[in-house]
Amino acid sequence: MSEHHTITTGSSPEQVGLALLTTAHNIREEVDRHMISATGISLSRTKVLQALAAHGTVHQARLADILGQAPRSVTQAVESLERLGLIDRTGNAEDRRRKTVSLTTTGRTALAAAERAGEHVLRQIFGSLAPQQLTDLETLLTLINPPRSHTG
Amino acid sequence: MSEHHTITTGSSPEQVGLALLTTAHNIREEVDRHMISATGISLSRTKVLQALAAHGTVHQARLADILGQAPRSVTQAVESLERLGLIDRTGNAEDRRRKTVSLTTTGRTALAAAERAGEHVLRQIFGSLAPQQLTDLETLLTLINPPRSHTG
DNA sequence: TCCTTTTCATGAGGTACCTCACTATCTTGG
DNA sequence: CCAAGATAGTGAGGTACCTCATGAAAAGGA
Repeated sequence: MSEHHTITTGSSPEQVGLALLTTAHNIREEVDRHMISATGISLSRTKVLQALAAHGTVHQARLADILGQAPRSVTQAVESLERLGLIDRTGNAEDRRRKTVSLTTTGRTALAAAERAGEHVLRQIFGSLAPQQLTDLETLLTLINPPRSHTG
Repeated sequence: MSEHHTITTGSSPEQVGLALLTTAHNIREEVDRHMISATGISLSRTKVLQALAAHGTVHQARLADILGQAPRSVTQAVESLERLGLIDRTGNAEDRRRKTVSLTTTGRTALAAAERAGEHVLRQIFGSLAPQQLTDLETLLTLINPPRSHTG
């Protein structure tokens, strides 16, 4: 490995790729753990609540589209959140196939708490990066993950 | 957004953190999909095979330690890989609580194929980055993910 | 209008992880 | 030697996703 010109035989795309997956997995676990211990709500469920906060009252198929998940998965998520009293689910008079989902007041409060918990962890982890490093990382991520606008 | 000094109000640690999680999730899905369609083996299972390739014959608790997973999860993984004929599992005479696990020849071949498939995808994704960008990304990842040497 | 197609939610069952409880076995301090 | 105590694997059951099949309702086309 000569190191005088062109440099860097040190990290193959494969190695860096796997490192990214591992690091992200560890971070996700940490965020999830903290959110659950602080509020009882996981990152996954928080994302559902966020979608509802952002899009208002929607039916499940729409929610599946927003979340990029299978309709079946949304049914399950919505069931669990309903059991917790964080969302309301009612039939739809105009289209009786649909079920209309919306945040409850409790849900809105829980969402705020969960977001705070998650953001706290992310600030702890990413706060060590300088502003320039943050934007560098963001740029690299967009290069890797072409922001595929959702199919619809 | 003034851009003359100190720059960057554009990306908070939270935003970049979430972007990282999302991107990694998408990449993982893509790698997994390709590995499964090419070889029938998922990334998860491939990691088990890799651990066995790297550490030779071990018992399950050791494998759990290597993989950083719960012993229960390793039991399941090992069961499925045994059903596929990719690993052997035998009792241990010295310690009859233990079950000794090792790669079969088929397993070794399957591992090579799966690794090839996975690496192909990662090269496609990360190949667009310049060498300098790759090392930058790697550096940023190590800043974020303190390389916690496994507890043992 | 009736008939096919599409859409919406969900049952059934699968993957990959987890925890907790339990048995079998090994190790060690009296 | 033998009763704790630690360790190895697994049953039971949970979370968060998935696919595929199904029933109910809406939308369109002839």
